[in-house]
Amino acid sequence: MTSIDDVAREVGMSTATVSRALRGLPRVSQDTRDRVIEAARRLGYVPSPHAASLASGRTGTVAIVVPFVTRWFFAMVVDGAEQVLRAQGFDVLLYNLAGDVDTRHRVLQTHVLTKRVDAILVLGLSPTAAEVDWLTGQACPVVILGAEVPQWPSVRIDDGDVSRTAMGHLIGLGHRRIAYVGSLVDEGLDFATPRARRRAYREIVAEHGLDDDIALETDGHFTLDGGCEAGHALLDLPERPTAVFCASDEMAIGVLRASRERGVRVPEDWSVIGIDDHEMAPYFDLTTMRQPVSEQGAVAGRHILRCLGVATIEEPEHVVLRTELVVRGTTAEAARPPQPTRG
Amino acid sequence: MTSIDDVAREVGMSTATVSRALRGLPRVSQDTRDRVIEAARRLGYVPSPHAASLASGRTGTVAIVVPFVTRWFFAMVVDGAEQVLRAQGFDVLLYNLAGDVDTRHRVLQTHVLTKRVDAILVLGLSPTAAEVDWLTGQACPVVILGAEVPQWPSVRIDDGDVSRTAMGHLIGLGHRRIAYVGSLVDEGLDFATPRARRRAYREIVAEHGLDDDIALETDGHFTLDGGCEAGHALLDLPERPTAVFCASDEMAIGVLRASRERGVRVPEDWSVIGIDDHEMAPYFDLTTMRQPVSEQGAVAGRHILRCLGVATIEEPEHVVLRTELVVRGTTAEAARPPQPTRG
DNA sequence: CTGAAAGCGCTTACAG
DNA sequence: CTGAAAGCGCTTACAG
Repeated sequence: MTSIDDVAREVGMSTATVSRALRGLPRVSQDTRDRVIEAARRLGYVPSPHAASLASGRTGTVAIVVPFVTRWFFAMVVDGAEQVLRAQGFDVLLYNLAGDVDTRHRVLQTHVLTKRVDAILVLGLSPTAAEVDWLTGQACPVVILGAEVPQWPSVRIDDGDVSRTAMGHLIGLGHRRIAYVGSLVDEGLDFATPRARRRAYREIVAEHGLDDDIALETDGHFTLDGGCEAGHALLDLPERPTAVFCASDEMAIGVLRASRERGVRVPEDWSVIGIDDHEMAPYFDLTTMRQPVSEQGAVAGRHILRCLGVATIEEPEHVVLRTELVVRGTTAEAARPPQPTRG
Repeated sequence: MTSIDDVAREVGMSTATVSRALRGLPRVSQDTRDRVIEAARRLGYVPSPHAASLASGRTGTVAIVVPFVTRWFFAMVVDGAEQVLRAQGFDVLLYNLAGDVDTRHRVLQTHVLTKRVDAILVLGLSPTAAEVDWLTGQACPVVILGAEVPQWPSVRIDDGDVSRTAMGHLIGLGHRRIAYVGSLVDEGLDFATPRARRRAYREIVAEHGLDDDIALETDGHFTLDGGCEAGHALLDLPERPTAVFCASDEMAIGVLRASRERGVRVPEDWSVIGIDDHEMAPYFDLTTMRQPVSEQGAVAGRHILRCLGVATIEEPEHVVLRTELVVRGTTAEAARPPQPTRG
C-alpha cells in the first residue's frame, strides 16, 4: 500500500505539503499541487481514512440506525438519507437492528458509535431519557426521524394529524364502528409511530362517540401477514366493523387479502384505509394517507450536514412534513344497517 | 474521551496489558484481567476503532455494494448478509449506488474501499475484467452475489435454469406466443441477472420454435411502473401474446395492473409469471419462480467470514441455490385460438 | 504474565 | 508557500 510518505518522497516535499495539496487546502503553490496530484495518481495513492480519522478526529462517516431495512418505508428513508450524505462525501455505516432489542441497546447505550462516526441518524425509534442524556453529552450529533426529542433535530409527520384525517374520512362516510390495525405490544424497541397512531385512534373514537370495543383494536405487527391475520380476527367478530383503519399500508394490504379470502367485498362490505402511500398502494387501489418518505430521509440527511457544519442549510430544528389523503377504491359509504325484512 | 492510557494509569499497568486484557487475549492473569475490565467499565472506556485499525491493519468492517437498497430483493439480501456479519462483530458500510454509474466506478475502481474495509460484498453487479484484476491484487477479499467470477467466492441462482423452468411451465400450458418483460438496456451498471435471463428466454424461444417477434421483448426496468408500461405496450400489439414471462415479480405485478386497466383477464386472456416469490406475490396470486433471497445474503456473509478466517465454514466457493416453481393463479392453459365463427 | 518501544498513516499547529 | 515535529490511540513483536 503506498502511503503519503511515498508520495512525499516522490515529489521531494514534506508529507504536510502533500496532505494539504491533496485535500485542496489553500497555501499551496499551483505548481506543487499539480506535481503532488500527478505523483499520487501515478503511484495509485489512496489516503487511509483511519489514519486521517485518528489525526483529525473526524471520521467522514455517519451511522444510520434502522429497526428493519427490509421494510419499504425504512429502505426508502435510508436511500434518501444516504444519497444526501454520499453527495457530501460521507460514508454510511448501517446498523440494522432487525427488530433485535439487544442490538438496540448495544448501539444506543454504549459509546461505540460515538467514537466511530461523526453523527448518528436514528430511524423510527424513540430514545429513552437516559439514552438522550447519554448521547447528548457525547458531542456526537444525533438526528431523529419519526419521533421528536427536544434536544435533537428531527423530522417526522404528525401522527395524530394523520390518524385524525384518516378517521375523519371514514367518519364522513358514515362509519361508526371502525377497527384499528396497528401494533399493540412494543417488544422493547420503543417505536414512536405505532404508539402515537393508536393513541390518536382512541381519542377520536372517544371524541366522536364511535363504537368503543376493545376487540376492535388488533395487532398487525406492521407486516403484510400480520395485517392479514388481524383482518381475519376482525371478520371473526360477532359484530363486524364497517371500516378498518390500518396504521400502515402493508397491514391494510393484509386486510384486503383477508377480505378476499373470506369473500368480503371492499368497499361494499367494509372500507379499508392505510397510511404511507406505499409503492404498492395504487396496485391495490388502496385509499391511504400519503406521507413523503424519501423526502424525510433527505431532510434527516440535511440535518446531519448542518450539525456537522458541512452545509449552511436553513431549516427548522424540528421539521414536520405534510401528509395528504389519497382517496382510491377501498373506502366508501357505510352500508345501511340491515333493515328488518319487512316494513 | 477516555483512552486506553487512562485505563492503564488507573490500574497501574501498561497499555499493552490493558489492550490484551480487554480483547480477551491469553497470557493475562485472571486478576489483572478482572481489574482492567472493571476499571474500563468504571471509566466508561470504549476503544477507538480507528486507532485499532491503524495499528492492526484490520478494520472490523465490511462494505456492501448494492445497486438499489429500495428494491425488495436487495433490501432482503442486505438484511441477510448484515445479520451474519453483525453476529461476528463486523460493521457494515453501505454503498448504495442508487443506480448511479459514477458511484459504481468510484467504489469499484479506486482503492477507496480496500483501505477502509476488510472485505467487500458486491450485489447484483458484474465486475469488469479490469475491476477484477484491480481488486484481486488488493488482498481485500471480494464476494459476489448474483453473478459469478472465477476468482471470487460467489452465491447466486442459475438464471438460465430459472428461465427454462418458467418458460417450460408456460409452454406446457400450450403457450406459443410468449412475451418477455425484463431490462433491455444496461445503463452502464453491468447487471448480470437481466442479461442472463433474457439470453435464456431467447434460447428457449429458438429451441422450441416459439413465436419469435422482437416486439415481444419489452423493457420493464425491473420496477412496478416499468412492468405496467411494458404490459400496456404488449396489449397494444396487433397480435397479443398469450403469456408473459417477467424477469421479476415486481414487473409481473405491473403487468397484472396493466391487464386490469385494460380489462384483460388473468389467466383467461393471458398468463403471467414472474421470478422471486416477492413477499407480495401471494397477495396477487402470482405464479412465480421462488428463489431464496435472505439466504443468498447469509451465504454471502459466510463467504466473507471464511475469507477473513473468522469462521471455519465448509461451503463451496461458488454456491448456486435452488429455485422452485410456485404455481398460483396467474397462469393457465392457453386459450384455443379463436375458431372461425361457423363450422 | 507484563512492559518498553516502535509504528500504523495521517493532520495540525507552529515556525519560518 | 513549505517543513519539522508532535500527536491521534491503539497493537505488536520483542524482551524479560
